This record gives sequence, structure tokens and C-alpha cells, in this order.
Amino acid sequence: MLGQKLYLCPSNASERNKLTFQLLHTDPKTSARAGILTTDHGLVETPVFMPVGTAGSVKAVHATELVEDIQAQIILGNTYHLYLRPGLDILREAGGLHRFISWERPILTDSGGFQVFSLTENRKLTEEGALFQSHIDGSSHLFTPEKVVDIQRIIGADIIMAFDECTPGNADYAYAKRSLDLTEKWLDRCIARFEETECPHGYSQALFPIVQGCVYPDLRRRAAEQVASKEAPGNAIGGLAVGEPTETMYEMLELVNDILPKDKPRYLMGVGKPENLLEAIERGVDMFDCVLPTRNGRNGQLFTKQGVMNMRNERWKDDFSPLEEDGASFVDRLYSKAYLRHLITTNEILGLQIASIHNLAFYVWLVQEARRHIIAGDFPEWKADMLENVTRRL
RNA sequence: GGGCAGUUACCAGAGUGGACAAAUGGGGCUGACUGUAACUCAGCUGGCUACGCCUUCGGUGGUUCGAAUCCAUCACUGCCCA
Repeated sequence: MLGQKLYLCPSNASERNKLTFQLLHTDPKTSARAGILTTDHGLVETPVFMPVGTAGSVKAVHATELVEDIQAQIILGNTYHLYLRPGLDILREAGGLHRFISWERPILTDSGGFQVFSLTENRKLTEEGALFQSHIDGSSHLFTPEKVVDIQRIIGADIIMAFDECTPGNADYAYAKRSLDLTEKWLDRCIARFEETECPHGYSQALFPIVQGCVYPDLRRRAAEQVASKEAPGNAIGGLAVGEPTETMYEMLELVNDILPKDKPRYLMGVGKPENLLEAIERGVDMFDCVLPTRNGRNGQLFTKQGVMNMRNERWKDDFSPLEEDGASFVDRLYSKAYLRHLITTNEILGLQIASIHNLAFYVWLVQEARRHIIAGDFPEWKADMLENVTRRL
């Protein structure tokens, strides 16, 4: 049957392990770390960048390209979007998301907490949960912490996220505090539900709690302490890069990572630009996801180790040099800037594919390279150089 | 040879006496995008000494306080009849 050969699931229940994290190296001068995350679908070397595949697809990119060329170790899915389409019946019948999309490596699903933020106009918040009006057909769907865990059990991601409210970066203190109160209550309910259920597909899943608290140090501290007290196999930091100044994000990271356990992976949700990744790695973050490489790629922006290019710009029209010298992907050597500009400006589908593959390969390369330098012991020097390069505009 | 319709900015195409440097699309140029309602969105697209001024609506000449809009004529294009 389709996809089954790709699908590696331990047949013997006793061979299954809970998600574990092994810290290999910590940079002596910074908080940068290198480690290994182990799931039932394989290992993940950290720091890691996880391509976003919201609706069961990393947009414009095949699984073979993700594995062989981009070398993605783990990808994301989204609870809200997958629940709406294809829906739980199909996902259950398919045997979970891994089988459905023919992806044998680990998957992480976001809980829908980001949609509480990004689809503000389409939802009502109560202590019980978030009542979404489907952005597709307007139908109502109540997402409670319990239901979100149930959905993620059926989707079957290796790492599932607690249901939270991603608090806007410009929220005032009163709102941020109320929002955190809610997220904290929801976390307890998520954990309770998680502990009384199991994965229907025969492997283990891990639940990551999420630190909120907006830009307020006391709230972030309180949130981090609550999250740390749960002793989860991994912890996430959310509600950043959502409108607050970048410097504030870094300050919050330092504050939170000082409290979160060092022997567990730290996942900075939804971040970010290449420079954000470098700064966050330096501050002790192990896992990242972001739509920028794919979305901005589709919109014609290329991230490279020489800087950022807008491929729609006229200046590339007769530049027949490779997309990126010594780039991380075959598309960098195979295609010229002039050709990609042509594809992007003519709205050819291949342009979206090439740009997405390039950007993802670059992102994965960037964090793998960071890992290599953490282990080699020269991370701070490498990071300083790279920071200068990736922020350049070409 | 005759009849009819038309000629507007890079292209298509509205506008048929003052609110017109001229709608709207497309194209072009430039930005934005951070747990994806996103192959999306925004700005600019005659010139300048720039909250104002100048030159444009096939050419020329008129009418009028005022013309892309009305009249005459020329040129060109399309369709129909010979």
C-alpha cells in the first residue's frame, strides 16, 4: 500500500522509547548547545530547523527533496488546518499523518495556538477553549485543550504541542497576564488529557508545553517556572517574533532559557530570520520552525550565506551566475539567478519550487553548520562572521 | 470607389464640455512577509525648481471663459458594399 514501505514503526511495543534528549556539547563562551533528540521515527540532531508543512505538505517541496537534498530531519504539521482538511476520519483511516503524507521521519504538530493569534477575527476565546469559525466554510469548531490533544493523538505527530494563546507582542500588561493565566490553565488540562490517552498508531508521542508571557519579564519568568515544573521531555517558547522589538525577543529568550531545564530541548516557535536563528542558538535554543524560507521563497526572496536577494529585482535579469556559489542544494548549482528571476516574474510553478528548496536547504545548512561549530568549539567566531553575511542585502 | 465604426498613458480599455495627468485590468519597478486564510499583500508607474506648475488623449485648424470630450479637415485602422 502507498507509503507503507517508508513507514518505520516499531512493531514490538517494548522496543518503543519515549522521546529523549542527549546534550552533546555546550559552547563554553555562550549558551549554544548541540544535542540529539530521539523519537520513534528516528534521530534529530540539534540545533535543528524544521520546515513547516501546515496542511500536510511543505509547500512546493516533495518529500524526496526534503530528505535527500534539503536533509530535513523533522517537519511540522498544524492541528487546526489538518482537523479542517482532510479531517480526523481520513487521518485515522490513513493510519496517521506520517503514512498519509509518506513521511517516515519525525513530525511535530502545532496545536492551533498560533491560529488563536493569526485568525483573531475568526475566533472567540473563553476559558473553555477557542471557538473558531472555519476560514474555509464559516462552520464553528470549539478547540478545547482536551480536544486539541485528542486531535494530535490521531494526527500522530511525534511531538505535539500544548494548546496556548499566542499573545500578540504589543499586548498590554493586563491582557498579557490574562492570556498567560489562560495558557497556564490550558496547559494543565492538556497534560491531564495527554496522560489519560495514548497514540492510536502504536508509537510514542511527547507533549511540549509552551512558555508565553509576552514582553513582560515577570510573566515570562512565571511562565517558564510553571513550564519547567512539568518536567516535560521538551519545552517550547512561544509568543515571540509577533510584533515586539527583536532586542526584546532576545532578552526574553535569555530570561526564559535561564529557567528552562538544560537537559531538555528548547523549541523557539515560529522563528525566524537567519540572524534570529543565530542569536537564538547562541542563547541556548535547540529547535526552530518558520514559514519564512518557504513563504518568502514563493514571494521571490532568497536567503543565502552572502545575504538576502529579491529575485524579482531587475538587477538579476542577466546574471547567469549560479543561485549561490557552494550552495547547500543542487538547485544552487543547476540554476542561474537570471533563470530563477525569469521563473518568478513569469509566475512559473518551478520558480516556487526552486526558491523553496534553496531556502530550506540554506536554513537546514545554517543550523547544521552552527551545530558543527558548537562541537568544534569555535561557534562565537563563526556566528559573528555569519551574522554579518546573512543580514546583507544583495 | 461608397458606407459605417474607430484612433486615449508601455499594452488593453473607461471617460463624450469644467470635479481629468485621465477609472480599471495587465505589464513594469520597489517594498513587506517570523508556531502559513499568503504563487499573498502594499506603494510607485507623463515631466518638473513638486501642498504648486508644465506638457499629454492620431495631426492641424476652429467654437468656447474652459476641449480627451463639440465642429471642420487631413492621416491611419477595422468591418461591410462594389
